[in-house]
Amino acid sequence: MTQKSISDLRIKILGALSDPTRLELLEFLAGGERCVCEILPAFQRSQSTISKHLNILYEADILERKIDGKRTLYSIKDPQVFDLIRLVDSLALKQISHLAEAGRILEKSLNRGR
Amino acid sequence: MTQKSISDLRIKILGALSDPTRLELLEFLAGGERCVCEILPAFQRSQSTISKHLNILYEADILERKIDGKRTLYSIKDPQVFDLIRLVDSLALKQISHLAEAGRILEKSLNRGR
DNA sequence: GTTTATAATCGTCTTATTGCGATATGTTTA
DNA sequence: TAAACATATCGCAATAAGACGATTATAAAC
Repeated sequence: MTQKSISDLRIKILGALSDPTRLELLEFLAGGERCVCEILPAFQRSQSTISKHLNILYEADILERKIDGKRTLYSIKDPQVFDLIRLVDSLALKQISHLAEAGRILEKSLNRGR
Repeated sequence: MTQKSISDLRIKILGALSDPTRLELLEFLAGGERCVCEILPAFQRSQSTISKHLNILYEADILERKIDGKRTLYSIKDPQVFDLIRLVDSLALKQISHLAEAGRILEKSLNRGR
């Protein structure tokens, strides 16, 4: 049963991270705890959309939520999530550099041909 | 433009990983290169479904594909993807252990109450 | 206590994802 | 060249995800 939950949690975490708006939210919150009223102006999305995205990150235990009067403050729960994102970037960068390398090789062979 | 592609790639990679069947496929392929005919019997999914999942992982540059006669061989392109998965597990485990801890505390206070 | 501010939730629409059977493609074997 | 095999792709149904405006809930200010 724990076996099942951990695999569910993995999917929940990965699913929460596989959306561009949510990754931007995390980057924004890398600067520290922010209330929704500070987050909203930084994003070109409706209030309801941002609220839903924040909740998805919260449900995945990636964000922490603290209610302060009429505000709600969100913050990164575990900064290790940035290690994860950096690892993804590292994988993505390798792909791009392979492409770039392939591009250079192709270009070279084209130049040789003319 | 590279800025845009890298963020697209991140999402593509994370999206490819956020599916239980595909994570299982990766774990299966951790044992090394396998042809589809070896993969199929290990999964309770139709051939077309597995083929599509494999293609999603391939498109995300997570798997490598090699055609060998009438077989197609798939393998892990970059084992760093397992570091990524292990990091996700680490985050998920922390959540579960927090829950377990909360459970113990709750249990204790219940026992004290009777 | 009525108004204002902040954020969550609801209902709906649109689009994407997953899964499957059926079909197509390409390769080997007979 | 036909039959058998291995895999990819197509087309469709069911479900999930994303976006948004409207509504609701709660706290603060007046």
